[in-house]
Amino acid sequence: MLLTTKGRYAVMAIVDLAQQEKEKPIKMEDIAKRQNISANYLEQIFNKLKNSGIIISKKGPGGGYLLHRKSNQIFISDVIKAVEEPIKFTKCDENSNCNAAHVKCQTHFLWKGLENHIQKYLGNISINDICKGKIANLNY
Amino acid sequence: MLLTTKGRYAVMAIVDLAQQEKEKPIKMEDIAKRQNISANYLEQIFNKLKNSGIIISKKGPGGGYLLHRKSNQIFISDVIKAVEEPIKFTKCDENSNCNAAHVKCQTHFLWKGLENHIQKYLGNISINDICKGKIANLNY
DNA sequence: TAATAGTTGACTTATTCACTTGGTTATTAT
DNA sequence: ATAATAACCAAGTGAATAAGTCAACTATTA
Repeated sequence: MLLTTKGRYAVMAIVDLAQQEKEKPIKMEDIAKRQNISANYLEQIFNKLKNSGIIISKKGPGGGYLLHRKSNQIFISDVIKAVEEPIKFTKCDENSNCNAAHVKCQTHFLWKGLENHIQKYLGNISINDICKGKIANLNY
Repeated sequence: MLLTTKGRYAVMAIVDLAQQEKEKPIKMEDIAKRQNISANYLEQIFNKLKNSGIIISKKGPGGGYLLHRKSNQIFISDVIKAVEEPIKFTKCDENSNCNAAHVKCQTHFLWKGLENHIQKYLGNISINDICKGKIANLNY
């Protein structure tokens, strides 16, 4: 699957985080409240974001999360990649094949192309772009 | 969800259909066999494709399915749209809103933009393009 | 040392996917 | 007529995944 709530929540949370005061850590619970996301669920998401080096954490009172890079250096594709299972549009991957004839299906390259296309799109939009509302007027 | 087996099977089946003899109807069962898809499942898919006017059917012996338009007039987005549930990337649609503040989330336009982007991509590739292997070398 | 806030793993529930079952209806050939 | 063919239709099922919950632990600070 391409995009579940996990991916969407992750982007929402990172955008939220980027917009808070930069110096001091932000509590996950506050973000969850503002973005209307289950705090327990967001916990798991932040864990993955941390493992991917997108955010850093600080424990204890006054602790919370901080962006690890500047918001214009974090791209949507980074965030999605960190929390979603790898996109898999086809049965046939690099090694295996699709059908009884043991041949890659004719549509194989279509899906691969779509994958690349989406990747390219999301790799060009930064968290900062969202904060500044840059895409708001481009489409829709 | 954007793309399930339904969408992929639909495209595979239509490509298959496009490659068979144009004049006489093709049995769904044959397509299912060639493409290694459950015939019963493909039935449902063909039903939707028919309702969307992409294929036409003929009952009885010698019956089967035919493309309703020429293969270069059928685009991947048409096929996907016919069989998949509408893509829903956001909680907040045209009318409703996302969060407690009753405001569209900041990421709203990101997902809408992604939708448009995918739509545009798939709307530019025809079934005929697949048959001719046109995208094979473009990406990947 | 008590409160805070992140860390971790397991568990539950709801939904969706992918497929199956069991028929009915229309058309054609005999 | 009727038997065979192949599309048409509705409902149900099992497995997988998504989404969310719970409980216990660890590090940090006031």
